[in-house]
Amino acid sequence: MRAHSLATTPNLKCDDCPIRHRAVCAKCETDELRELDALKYYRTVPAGQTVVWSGDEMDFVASIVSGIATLTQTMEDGRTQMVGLLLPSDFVGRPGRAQAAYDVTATTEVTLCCFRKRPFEEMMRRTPNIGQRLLEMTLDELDAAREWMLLLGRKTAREKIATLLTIIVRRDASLQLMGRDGPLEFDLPLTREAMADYLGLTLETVSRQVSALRRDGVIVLKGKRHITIPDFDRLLEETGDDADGGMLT
Amino acid sequence: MRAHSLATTPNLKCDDCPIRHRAVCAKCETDELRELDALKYYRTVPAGQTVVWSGDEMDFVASIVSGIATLTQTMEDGRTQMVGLLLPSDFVGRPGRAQAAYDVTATTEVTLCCFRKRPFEEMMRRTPNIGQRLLEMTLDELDAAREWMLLLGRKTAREKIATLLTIIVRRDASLQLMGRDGPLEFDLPLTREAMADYLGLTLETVSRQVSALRRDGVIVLKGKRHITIPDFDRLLEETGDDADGGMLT
DNA sequence: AACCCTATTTGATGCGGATCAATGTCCGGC
DNA sequence: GCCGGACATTGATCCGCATCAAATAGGGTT
Repeated sequence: MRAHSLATTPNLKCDDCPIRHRAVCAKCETDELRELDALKYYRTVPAGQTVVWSGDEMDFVASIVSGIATLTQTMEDGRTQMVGLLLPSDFVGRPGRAQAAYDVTATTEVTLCCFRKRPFEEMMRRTPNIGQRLLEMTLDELDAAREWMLLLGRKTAREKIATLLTIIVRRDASLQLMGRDGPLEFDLPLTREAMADYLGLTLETVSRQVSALRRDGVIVLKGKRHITIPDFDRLLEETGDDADGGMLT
Repeated sequence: MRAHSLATTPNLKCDDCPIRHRAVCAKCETDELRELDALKYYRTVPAGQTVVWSGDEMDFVASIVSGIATLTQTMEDGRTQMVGLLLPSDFVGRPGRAQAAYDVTATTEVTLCCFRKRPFEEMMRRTPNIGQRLLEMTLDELDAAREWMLLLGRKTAREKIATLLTIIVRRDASLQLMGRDGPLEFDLPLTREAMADYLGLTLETVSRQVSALRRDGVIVLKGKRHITIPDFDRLLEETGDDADGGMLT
């Protein structure tokens, strides 16, 4: 199970917390929540647009409510590497830092639940719970980053693609409901280019390997984006990971 | 400046805190420190030995006092990727998790300042400061992991080596004192194989690229491990990073 | 100083993924 | 239904790094 988010958790059952970001309190500490409520504001960013540029002043922290965003780093000569994939409930920004360290880009239309940084930091100081939650989330992200490093450093192109698919499946909330045995069906939230940036490959190689997995019956494609995975275990075999999945969260 | 460590910070000037791990309190909250004192114990691990295996029960968290340790992940077929490089003052282990997620190996002889997990977690709950510090450190690690991802995904072998050297220079406390203009001199704390594991390369490629940098006068080698960098800016040019260094901490 | 063990260097060759270059396909607008 | 443009596929070739295979150099021991 993924840890609860700081400010929004989709699918969280909590009848007393009609506002999504109330998910912050699994235990419903209502005073703190009222305070968070007062601070928050929403912001919607159209698909393809950059939310913040690396190096920009960033006077807020935020939680993804809906849509998908990415963190990317760019080298002088234009080479880019995605370093974070943000799905609903993920946290953006760093308390205690003024400037954004990465480009944040909306892959689909994204809605953010924002908190101005100063008041948020103040509140963090007064409410240890928030810091605790944030620590948990950050540790989860660090683990994900380290899995990602193994992928970037040591996996073949085919293994990279297979691994990315399992990551998407595992993190897509709408798929958590389906059992693992039947076929899984979903739309890829990323273009081939974004997949390439994620995986440290070129988009041509991504395309070729996706085609290869299709030829081999590991996945079924309908159109460019819609994917069916007839047998999840078969896909897992392609990742190079241990059979038990290695995913810790 | 690197954030202060949780439990040990070399070179920290604090006359009231003779015990290194007292560095936890930049502000010297002595009550908390007395409690930490009571919990801590030291453990020394000889060079080359594994501290914890991935998947093992891990009933402590710790702070590196001296020496160098690594976190590595291994795939079924034996491919390995280093995912963390732990220098003095770095934190090991994850509060709230029973099993180690990675192999922790002592590269040199390592001394750890350990805290049994249960009491430490309890204390964390009572002392928000500790959680705050831990959050800061974790965020720093996450940033480092993301730089590392760019390296693994997009840099050439030569750029990887140059980048590793700058990272070692920047993190080696004993080098922080020297100015950036004169030649820097130090011993590599890693074997060629460990460097390869860090960089997602083979040891042969590491060796070749080190030789190439030597041929080109970017570095000077005395023996196998001792390195002199006559011109740090020249080395920086080889990393592919922005001129300003990109390092945020 | 001779010896041994391991880390490292260097060489020869092959392959996986990058690069360059068309071609094909989907989708929205008119 | 036709068209335009972005996204995606496929093909041909090249190059950087991996792989396999010796040779060499340090560093510690006797």
